[in-house]
Amino acid sequence: MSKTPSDNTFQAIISHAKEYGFVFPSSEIYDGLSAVYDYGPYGSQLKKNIRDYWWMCMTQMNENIVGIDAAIFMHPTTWKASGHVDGFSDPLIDNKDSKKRYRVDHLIEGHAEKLIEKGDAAGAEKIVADMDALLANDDFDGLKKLIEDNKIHCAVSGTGNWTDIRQFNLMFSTELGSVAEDANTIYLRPETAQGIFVNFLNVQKTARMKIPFGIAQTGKAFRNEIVARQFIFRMREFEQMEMQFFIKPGTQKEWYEHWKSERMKWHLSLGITADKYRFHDHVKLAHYADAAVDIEYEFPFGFKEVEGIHSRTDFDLTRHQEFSKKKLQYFDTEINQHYVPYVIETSIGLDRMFLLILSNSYEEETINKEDGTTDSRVVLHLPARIAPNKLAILPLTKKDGLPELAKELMDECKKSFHCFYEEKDAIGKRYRRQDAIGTPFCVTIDHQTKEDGTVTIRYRDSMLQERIELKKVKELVLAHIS
RNA sequence: GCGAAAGUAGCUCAUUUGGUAGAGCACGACCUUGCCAAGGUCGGGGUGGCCGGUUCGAGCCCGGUCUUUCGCUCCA
Repeated sequence: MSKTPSDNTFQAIISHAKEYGFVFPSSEIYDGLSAVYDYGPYGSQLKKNIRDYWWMCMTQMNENIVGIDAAIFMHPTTWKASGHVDGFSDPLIDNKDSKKRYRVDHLIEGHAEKLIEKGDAAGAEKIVADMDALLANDDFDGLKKLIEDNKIHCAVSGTGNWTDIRQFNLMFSTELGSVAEDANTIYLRPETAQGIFVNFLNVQKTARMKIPFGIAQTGKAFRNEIVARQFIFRMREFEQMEMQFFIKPGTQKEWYEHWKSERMKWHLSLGITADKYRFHDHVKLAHYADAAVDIEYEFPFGFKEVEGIHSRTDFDLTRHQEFSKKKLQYFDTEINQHYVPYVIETSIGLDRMFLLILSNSYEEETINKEDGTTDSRVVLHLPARIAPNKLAILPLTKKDGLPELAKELMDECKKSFHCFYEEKDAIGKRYRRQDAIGTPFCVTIDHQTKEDGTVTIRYRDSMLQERIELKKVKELVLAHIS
C-alpha cells in the first residue's frame, strides 16, 4: 500500500478526475474557459459531502456558531469599507527585458526618492504631483509618457523598455439596474466574509447570541486573478467556507490559538496524516489582521495553502460603522459595556479541500497475488463519511433470484445513504470500478444468501472480505459514516 | 503577463522522410461464466483542439488562436 509519488501524479489525478466524472473543464466543447471547471456526478457529490461535513462540524457541533447564506451581490460601499476597491486596483507596468512587474505609483515614487537624494527636491515634487493628477484621471498613456520622459529605468535590467500600463482589478464587476443611465456598478464578492460582517447585528439579535459566538457561511466568491492555474487549486470562481468568530477585545490571542488548533483537528479527523500538513505563519500581515496563519498541505506540486486563520481585529466592523453610519456594537452584560467585537476568522477553500482529498486518496496500487503474479488497481481511499457512494450492492449473478434480494437491500439502504447497484461484468471488475470512485464498501449477494441470509462484504482499502448477516449491512455502513 | 513543452476515441498512447487514422483499456448488446480488472462474438465512438497558409494532396510543414502543464511573475 505504498503511495507512488512521481512527476506524473498530478497529471494522473486530473485525468482520473475527468475519466470518472469528478471534474470536467468548463465549456469543453468550446475549447474550455481558462481556469474554470465543472464538477461531475461524483465530484459534485464529493464536494457537497465535504461542505456538509464542515457545516455540521461548525454549526451542529458548536452551540455558539450559527449559519447564514448571504447574497453574492452586495451594496458597492461594502467593498469600499472592506478596502477591496482602493487596495486592489493599482495600475501595473512590466519591464520587457527583466520581466519584472511594478506598481506604477511605486516605480515613480522610487524615482522621486532618488531625485531627492541627488538634491533635486523640486523635480521630485513635480513628478509626484504630475503622477497624482494622471492617476486621478486614470490616464495610463500619460503615466507611461511620464515614465519615459523622465527616463525611469528598471532596477533589474536597467532599461526603459516598458509594456503599456494595465489596470488589474481583483473584483469582477457588472451592472445593477435595467438601463445604463441609472446603472450602478456592483461587484461579485471577492470573499464571503463581508456578508457575515454586515449581518452581524441581525444575526446576534435574532439568534440571541452572546459573545463569544461565530457565524458560518459557505458560498461562491470571485477574484479576477492575473494568473489562475494548477487545475482547481486557483480558480477565478471558487467556493469558500468561512466562519467569523466574534470575541471580546483583548482575548484575540487565546481564540486565535483555539481555532488554529481546532481547525487542524478537523483536517486530521478526515484521516489525513499530520506529516502532510504544516502551519505557515504570515510575516507580512494584511491590512486587517494582527495575526495570520495558513494551514498548508503537501499537494503533488508542493506545500500550498488550504485554509487561513486570521485575527482580523475590529477592522471590518469598525470600517462598516464608519461607512454605513450605523453602530455595530455589542452590549456585554458581564461588564456593562458596549464595544466593537474582535474577530477570529477561519477561511477554507472548498475546491482546494476537494483537491486535497483527491490528492491524498489517489493511489496506483500494485497487488501481489497468491500465485506470484502482480496486478494493479487505481483506488481512491476517500474517507467513508465523504465518499460519493457509500455502498455498492452486487448480485453475484443476474439470475436465481439474486438481483431481487439485492434490490431489497438497495431499497432498505438508499433512504439512509448513497448506494450503487450493478449486475454487469465479473465481480472482480465491479469491485475495481468501485475502487476507482472511492466506494468504501461492496456487498455481494450470492447463492448462500438465499440459504442463510449472509452476504460477503468487501472492504475497499484492505480488499479483505468477510461474511456478515444481510440485515447487519445497513448498520455497519452507518457506523462507519456517522 | 513572459518563457518552455504539449493537444490524435471517454483514458493512456501509436501512426519512420506529407498520400484522407490504429491499438490497449473503457463503453453498449449477446453467449459462456461466477468472489478481485475472465473468455468469445458483434457494435457505437475521431471534420487529428480551432482558423488560415503552402501543396495535386496536411494529423505531419508554416502562421495565428484557444486550452493544459511546468518555470518566472502575481496571489490583500
